[in-house]
Amino acid sequence: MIKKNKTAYCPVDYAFQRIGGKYKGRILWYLKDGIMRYGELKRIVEGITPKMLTQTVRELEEDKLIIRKVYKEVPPRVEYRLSETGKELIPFIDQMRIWGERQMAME
Amino acid sequence: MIKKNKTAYCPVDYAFQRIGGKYKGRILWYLKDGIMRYGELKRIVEGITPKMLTQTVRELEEDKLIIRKVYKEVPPRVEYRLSETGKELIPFIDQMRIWGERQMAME
DNA sequence: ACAAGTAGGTACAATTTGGTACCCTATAGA
DNA sequence: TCTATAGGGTACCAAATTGTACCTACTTGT
Repeated sequence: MIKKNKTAYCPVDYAFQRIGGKYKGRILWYLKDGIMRYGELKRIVEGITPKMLTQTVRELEEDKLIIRKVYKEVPPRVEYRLSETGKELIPFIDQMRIWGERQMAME
Repeated sequence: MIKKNKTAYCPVDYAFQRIGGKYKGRILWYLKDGIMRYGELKRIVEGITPKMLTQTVRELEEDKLIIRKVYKEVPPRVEYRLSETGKELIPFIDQMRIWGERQMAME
């Protein structure tokens, strides 16, 4: 991910810092329909390694875009869902998806 | 910039690959109102070095998000503007900006 | 004569990001 | 007993990205 500049003066910069990174957009997108467990995300986000998934969801949690809920069970269960702030991003990501689809079709 | 994966199966991924990177969002945003010259961009995109500006605009040009026009004059003159494809991204970036502003205000 | 404004280019170094391999706990099932 | 599954952690390494410093050519202004 792009290094967080705590004094980002530009809101465009600020926003891109929070959803930049190789997997963040996809993770947010896949969470749009509700709650997902760690293993589900790992299966659906193609190519992601456990390390990167953990790292990425932790960053999203720190930025308060998702909520991470740990159940103290064995075997462990951890659920992820969008926060209210995170949900606000979904329409934009949807626009990006539509744009991306059109571009991909044009190639 | 995130490495381009030519076989990006996911349109969300595809889109983020094209506007990821430390300065791309801001450059596109600053070009929304029309044509800008290299030097103008350098002044307005705070913190960017000449090398990164050149590199970034070339990548945006390759991805057909901006159009680069060189005038064979001395001193040199190079103008940048959004392509039609690039213009389509502006509403999205604008929403990101609004979201970013709100978040920044909440901190 | 010399600096500044143009729009860069290049080599190298530093930083950031991502990947590999291996480790953990505890339980259910064969 | 051995394996699989859950959701990770950690050390080390490789790759990608960004930054630093210095260079180019040509013209106008002082």
